[in-house]
Parts: sequence; C-alpha cells; structure tokens
Amino acid sequence: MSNRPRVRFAPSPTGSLHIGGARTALFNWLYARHHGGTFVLRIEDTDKERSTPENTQAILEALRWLGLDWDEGPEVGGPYGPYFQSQRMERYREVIEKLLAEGKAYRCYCTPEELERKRAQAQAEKRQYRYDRTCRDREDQPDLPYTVRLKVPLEGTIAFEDRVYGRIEVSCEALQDWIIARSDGTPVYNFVVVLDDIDMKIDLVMRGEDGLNNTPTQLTLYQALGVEPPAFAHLPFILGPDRSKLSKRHAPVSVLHYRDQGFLPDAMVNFLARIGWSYGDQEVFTREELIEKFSIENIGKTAGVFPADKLVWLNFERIRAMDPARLAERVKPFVEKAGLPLPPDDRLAWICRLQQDRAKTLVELVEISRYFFTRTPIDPKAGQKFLTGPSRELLLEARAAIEAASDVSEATMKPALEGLAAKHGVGLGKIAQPLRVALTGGTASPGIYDVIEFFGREECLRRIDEALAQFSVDSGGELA
RNA sequence: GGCCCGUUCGUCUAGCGGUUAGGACGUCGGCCUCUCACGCCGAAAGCAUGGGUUCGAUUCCCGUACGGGUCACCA
Repeated sequence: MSNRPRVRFAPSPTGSLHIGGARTALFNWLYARHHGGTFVLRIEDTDKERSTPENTQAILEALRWLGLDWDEGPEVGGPYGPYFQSQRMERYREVIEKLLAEGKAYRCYCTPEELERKRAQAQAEKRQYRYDRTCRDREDQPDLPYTVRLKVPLEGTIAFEDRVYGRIEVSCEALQDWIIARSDGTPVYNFVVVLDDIDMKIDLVMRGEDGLNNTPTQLTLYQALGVEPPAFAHLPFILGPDRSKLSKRHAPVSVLHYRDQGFLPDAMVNFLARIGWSYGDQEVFTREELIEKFSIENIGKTAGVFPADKLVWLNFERIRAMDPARLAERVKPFVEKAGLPLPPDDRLAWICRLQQDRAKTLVELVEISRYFFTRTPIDPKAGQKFLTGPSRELLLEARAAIEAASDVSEATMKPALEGLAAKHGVGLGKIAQPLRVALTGGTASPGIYDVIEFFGREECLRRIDEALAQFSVDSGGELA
C-alpha cells in the first residue's frame, strides 16, 4: 500500500445514512486523514428500484453534518469518476466482454426455474446447493437469455489477511461460479464493487463485518482480472439490544434524526469512533485527537450493542464544555423550531451559559429555557405551594428588596435576600422558591441570582406582580 | 444445514502468561446546596463452559454451548 492510501465509503442510496454506515464512513475518513490519504465517496446506485436522488442528497447532507468531507466523489469530482455506479455501466459491460472473450467467464443459459428446481432438490436431499456448472464448458451460443458467470477455481483455497480479523481462508468448494451479469446485461454488486475499487485505485477496503463472507468471492474476480487486490479491514457490527444487527426496530438509526434531536456532530463522531475502536482508557476525544490516534490495530473484533446512553452523556459533556457564544449558534435553529422569539445573540449566549450543564441535548436546552424567551404560564401546583399562604408574604418582601436594591447583581442581591431569610429565621429556600416560581413559572431553574440578573429589575417586578395577581392570598389557588 | 466470525461487569471497553482484572456509561448510597442540575466521594457488578499446553492461564491450542453473519439474476 502506498503511504498516501486511498480509501472509500460506498453507500447505497436506498435510505438515509444510518449509524452503521456513518461509522464505516468515519473510520475510512479517519484512516485517510491520519495517513494523509484520499477519502473517496462513491454512490452505489445500481439498485434502480430502491435508489433515489433524495436519499443520495440525505446521505451527503448527513456526511457534511458530521464533518466527513470527501476528496473525490459527488459534487467535487475527481480523476477516477464518475462516482455514481449508474454512470459506469459501459465500463462494466466492457470488462464482462473481456472476461468472456478470455474464457474466464461464460454464458449460462439455465433458467431461473431450472435453478430453483435444482436448489429445491438439493434442499430435499439435504445437500448443499451450488450451481452445477452445467454451462461452464458449453460451446454453442443459442439465441436465448443468459447470465454471465465467472469461472472460479475448482479446487484449492482462497485466502486473505484481514487487517482486523487476521487470516481468513475458505475452500473453493464453498464457492461457486457466481453470476456477474444478469440476463438483462446489468452487473451485480459483487462485480461492480470490485471493478470500481480497482478503477478508483482503492488500497484498503474498510467495510462492515458482513463483507467478510463476500471477500473470497470478490477475490476470485481480482484473480480472473489479474489484479492485485487491495487490503481489507472488516468492522464488527453495531448490534441492537437483542444482539442482532442494529436496525430501526431497535432505535432510530438515521444520523439526521440525531441531528434533529439536538446532538452535536462532534459528540456523534466521538461516539461512533468508540464503537469497536478504543484508545486505552480514553473516552472523550476531539476530532483532531481522533485523527491523530486512529489506527486499525485498535479496532476490536467483537460486535457491540449500540450504547445509546453513552451518546447522551458524550453530547452532554460536549455541550457543557462549549463556549456559550458558539453553543448559542448551534441552539439558534432549535429556538426557531420551537416557535420561540429569538433574542439578541448575547442574550442567547447568556441563556446557554446558564443552562449548559442542565441539558443533554440542544432540544432539551431550549425546552428547559422557555421562560427565558417568553412569559410562560405558572405551573398550578408550584403556584399553589409558593404563591399563596406564608410564602406569599416572603415573596412580597423579596419583591420590595429587588425594587429597593441599587442593582440586581448577585453581589447586591445575595446579601439582601440572605438578610431577609435571616430576619425571618428561615432558610434561603423559603425566599428563593417563591421567587423562582414567580419568575420562571416552575420550581427548577438556574441559581436564583442568575435568574434575577438575567431578567433585570423591571422584568422581575413585572413577573412577580403578574404571578401574585394570578394566585389569591389564601390557599384557594388560582383566581381563574 | 454448510461455511465464516465472535464471546471480560447490565452496556461500551482496557488487558496482548504472573494484575487486588483497570476505565467509562448506567444503577445505587453519601456529600455539596436556594430548586433542578453540575461537581466530589463511595458501592454493587465481569473473564460462557469443558479439556489440554505451562511452574502458572482472562491471555495460547482443541472441543462444547451461545450469539451473529453469509450462502440470490439484493446491495
């Protein structure tokens, strides 16, 4: 392998990018960036039925969101394009003809019905079915539909050294003369993937564990073509809680879903990297650290369950560590989506600073901050408890203290409110909770001085007055 | 079923012949405290199983069990 390796990610646009695909993309990207190589993106859109341009766009969007930029591929081009398989058909046909001409492949006139019959028979006799090579040495070319099959070696073994799993060896008897072109002339996946990897000069194929069983078959094609195969590295699966391959019945698997739920791309990347890869005891990585520390040697062989809790934690860590102004930029779209009025940038950053160690996602951050953006209804139970009876008296005194204070900074409010509490022989909580309910509508919020300072004197007084008006003096509750 | 791969706390994992088997998430308990969080301290929790090899196996080899994958004119 050259010291500037070329690797690729080759998704099929039959859906948007899912967690497993994203991790495969990430590992390839990390490998390329670590070695100063080239990351190629290729779209495997030969399945006309299920591939759509919308899915392709969704995949590109997800990749961009994750920050996995490709050096060659859709929208950026490159010397080995086109990067859509649907546009490479001519090339495939050409190679199929060549293989046929060289006698390395042959036309098979067996009908699907015949093949199905033989398969059923084998099954009935409890024999392993393998194509019986009826047409392998056939000389004539009747005017009938045919598929093209590759002549695979009759005996011997096919072996390769997987960079993750080590030496893999299978007997040729386990293989068969596989179809490389369907009766309509279109090539099959195992064929095109090999050809594209050759043409795009891929040095290392890093893909999911399911590729492991395909590799020997693909190797027979490299052999027939007389081409030195690339290196292979297969990645252990990501599993669902029931330990089968992760799918949407286990958890949302679309990367874009996590974006919309308020996860940060860096958290996602960190999370993805740690499934099946590790670096000693380290859990939290910046993107740069991942690039620097990534290596195939540290990829494990064991499939692992999707650790959703860890993603949440990682996201939380990220949010907490972010500069409030930068966090505010990220939060902005979520404020708009929630239908809340967008405050000036510095005010939004202020909110972020007050809430960033209370929210696990950006969606949650906005959700627990609604009262900062707009006046929200007071929780009836909280109002009942803290805006009536004895609490009400304390709140009135707190109101007076706010009104009388020279300013509403923590430096002046703290002694004022603590003095009030001391005067009544109660804990600060007796003062802070009624205030909190009046100001925020609920019983959970950042520190009371932070809240007061954020709103400012006028807004505090207004909110307190409104709150008091909504609840009566006695314990009767709301006036309605 | 044939073939291929895998198996360390509930989960993600470190370990690469001798360790009190380490970390993290989660869980539970405590501390802090104006609420909610944060933070801090602590606890419970693991080498699938049977044989070898070896002075000594979580670690190396074989079997068993369990799990996954793959065997298409899908990708």
